[in-house]
Amino acid sequence: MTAMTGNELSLKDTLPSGQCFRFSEENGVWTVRAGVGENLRVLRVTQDDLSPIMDDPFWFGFFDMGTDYGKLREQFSEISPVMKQACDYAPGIRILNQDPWEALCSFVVSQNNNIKRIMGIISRMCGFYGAGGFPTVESLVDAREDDLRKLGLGFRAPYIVNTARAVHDGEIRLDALKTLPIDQARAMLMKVKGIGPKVADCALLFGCHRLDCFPMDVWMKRVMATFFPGQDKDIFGPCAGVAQQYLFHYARTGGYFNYKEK
DNA sequence: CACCAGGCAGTGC
DNA sequence: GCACTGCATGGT
Repeated sequence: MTAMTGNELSLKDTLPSGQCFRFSEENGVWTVRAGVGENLRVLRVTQDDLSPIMDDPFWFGFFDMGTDYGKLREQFSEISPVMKQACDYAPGIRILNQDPWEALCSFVVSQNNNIKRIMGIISRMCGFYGAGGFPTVESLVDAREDDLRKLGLGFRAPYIVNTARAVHDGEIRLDALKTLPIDQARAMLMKVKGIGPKVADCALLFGCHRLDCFPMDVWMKRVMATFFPGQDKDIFGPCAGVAQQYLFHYARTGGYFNYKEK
């Protein structure tokens, strides 16, 4: 028997795969920030020694180490040769367990935007509103649109305020998003002006661990049209969101659709 | 200059 | 229901 469990974690394939926006890497040392306001946590870790993750329940859960991704990849690989290729391309990808508010707010920022720029905007928001931690709901409820535009949010500025108010006023109940039937959870989010189906699915997948959500952004539209014409997310089963992440990363960085970003 | 980015709301049909 | 357009901003 080999030591390979099939349940590995690749930092370089997971962190820059467009699900989280507060990390950096220098000389092989990854720094990850997670959590809202006072709940900020900072991780420093290298691929050679993952004990800071494995020994800390918070980061263990954050990287979803309790789920067997090897088994999921086996199932996905049965679907089609391309799906298997996407799994083999970056097997160490995992779906992160982020804070629901951080994920929701981050993906409101993400719309019609690119990952590098999203990271810059969120970093500036954390500095301006969060003193380093991710801005709390309260700090954004009364945010001035003006200030948000100066941070680079553009037309998304009012959307952020709308979202913060909806959470503050109880129209969006973050705890309920984890357990509501998925259609109801999506509907609860999409009542807000500025949250559509794609942002809702990302918030639910990356912030509420709703693995059945299958966000359809420009990359996934290319993937489906090219590799799975005439089909939909149902072919990937109840954990379609995980398949989506393998495909997204494969499409973006695998060289099929002239990748340009950094 | 044009076109794009982990989209969405508004409008017209 | 679907197709089309404007939108802030920065990069190619």
